Amino acid sequence: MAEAPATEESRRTRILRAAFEEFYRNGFQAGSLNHIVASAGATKGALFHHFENKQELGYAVVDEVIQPSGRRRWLDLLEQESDPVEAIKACFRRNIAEDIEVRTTLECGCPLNNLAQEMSPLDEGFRQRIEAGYRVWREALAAALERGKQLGHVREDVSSGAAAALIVAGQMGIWGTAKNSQDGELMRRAAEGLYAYLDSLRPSRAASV
Amino acid sequence: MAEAPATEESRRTRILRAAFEEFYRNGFQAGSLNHIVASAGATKGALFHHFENKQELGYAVVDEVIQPSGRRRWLDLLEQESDPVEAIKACFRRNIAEDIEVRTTLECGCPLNNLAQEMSPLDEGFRQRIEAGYRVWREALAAALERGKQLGHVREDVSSGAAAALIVAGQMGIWGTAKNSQDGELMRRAAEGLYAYLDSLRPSRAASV
DNA sequence: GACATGATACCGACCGGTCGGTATGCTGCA
DNA sequence: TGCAGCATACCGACCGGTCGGTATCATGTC
Repeated sequence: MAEAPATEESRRTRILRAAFEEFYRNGFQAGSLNHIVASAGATKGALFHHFENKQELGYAVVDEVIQPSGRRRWLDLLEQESDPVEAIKACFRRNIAEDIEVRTTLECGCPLNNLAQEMSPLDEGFRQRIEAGYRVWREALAAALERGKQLGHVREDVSSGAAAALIVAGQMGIWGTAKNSQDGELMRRAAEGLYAYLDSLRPSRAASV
Repeated sequence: MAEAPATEESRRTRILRAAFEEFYRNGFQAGSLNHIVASAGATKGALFHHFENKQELGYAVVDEVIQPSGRRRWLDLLEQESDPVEAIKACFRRNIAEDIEVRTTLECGCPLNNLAQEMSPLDEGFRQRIEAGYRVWREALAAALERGKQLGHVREDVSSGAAAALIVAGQMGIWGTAKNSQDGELMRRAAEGLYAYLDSLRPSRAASV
């Protein structure tokens, strides 16, 4: 009977969540392992027992915390809806409303993008993990747009690759804008621009079903 | 005889440029003042003589190095061209071609955005300085789009505020994508998406001059 | 059932090193 | 003579990471 008293989480999980919070707020390099173990109610020994070093802890945060959450926020809905334009707009609307309400994300931005911008030039392991996440997303978007073409929701002459790349870049930029401006209204305005773009992917009314 | 031997630059300027390089590559927090003085061929004494502390040095890098360069790259051309859609596309094309050729920017991203993402939640001075830069850019874009409406280059029902916000967010995201993927082709693809959006702002052909 | 064996989980003091920042002194020009 | 423009030496705090040691538990053997 050595497990945590009030919670059912394992020490490892508690450290992982604390590490996510620390890195999310302060960046990976500036994030302190001492702060992490303190806020997880653990010790250096426990941390280095479960993770080889700071780098591996960072990788685990990406793989086990950030990526799963990103999939839930951005991919699940995409596969349920038949009209991709509508699905993508709904995704953005829901996530923007959520992140404006829960101020944390508006202040601290997108966890995956934060790590991407900080670590990509410095650590190839981070870069590849993060890039894989974005690539999966782009491919899912492109596939959804292709399906949308067949169902008559999207114009045939749209380059689904370019559109997917812009949508992902748009998310990065919209959340980046919000983080820098700390202005939910500006965030919504940028999103409106994106919705206008998404609508422009639709067939002109005369030709629709 | 204490001045620099080969160059005409003042010590202050050399430190400033070295600081820009260091912060650009490693981020502000992880950037080391020791590295800066070493690569500037100066000393701690010189650094702290010209700048109060690390924070003020960072502010000076934003104000005196990054912002002027950004203005040259993104604003000057905007005011010379009458068709804003064409001017914006030309700007992106030129800067993308340049940054793919000079690999540094492709690897390290946009200096202003890097600092924005790292420091906005941590230091209000950084946040405000950077936000001011982006706001000026958004306002210039919106103004150019409004002028474009009067000249018949842009549809009347376009929200120039939303479009300007999306274009700036797009730049953040496109450069962010490039930095993470280190893939110039993907960068161009995302930009093509943006060009398609910009074209969609034009009046339909039938109504044009 | 009792006990030796060994793995796992964890502790916290401590390590070398780097950090941003400071105190002081020299040096050449006005 | 005074002061700007540096250089040098040094400080305490904090960093990621290591180390010796302990507590707990599963397992095989008798």
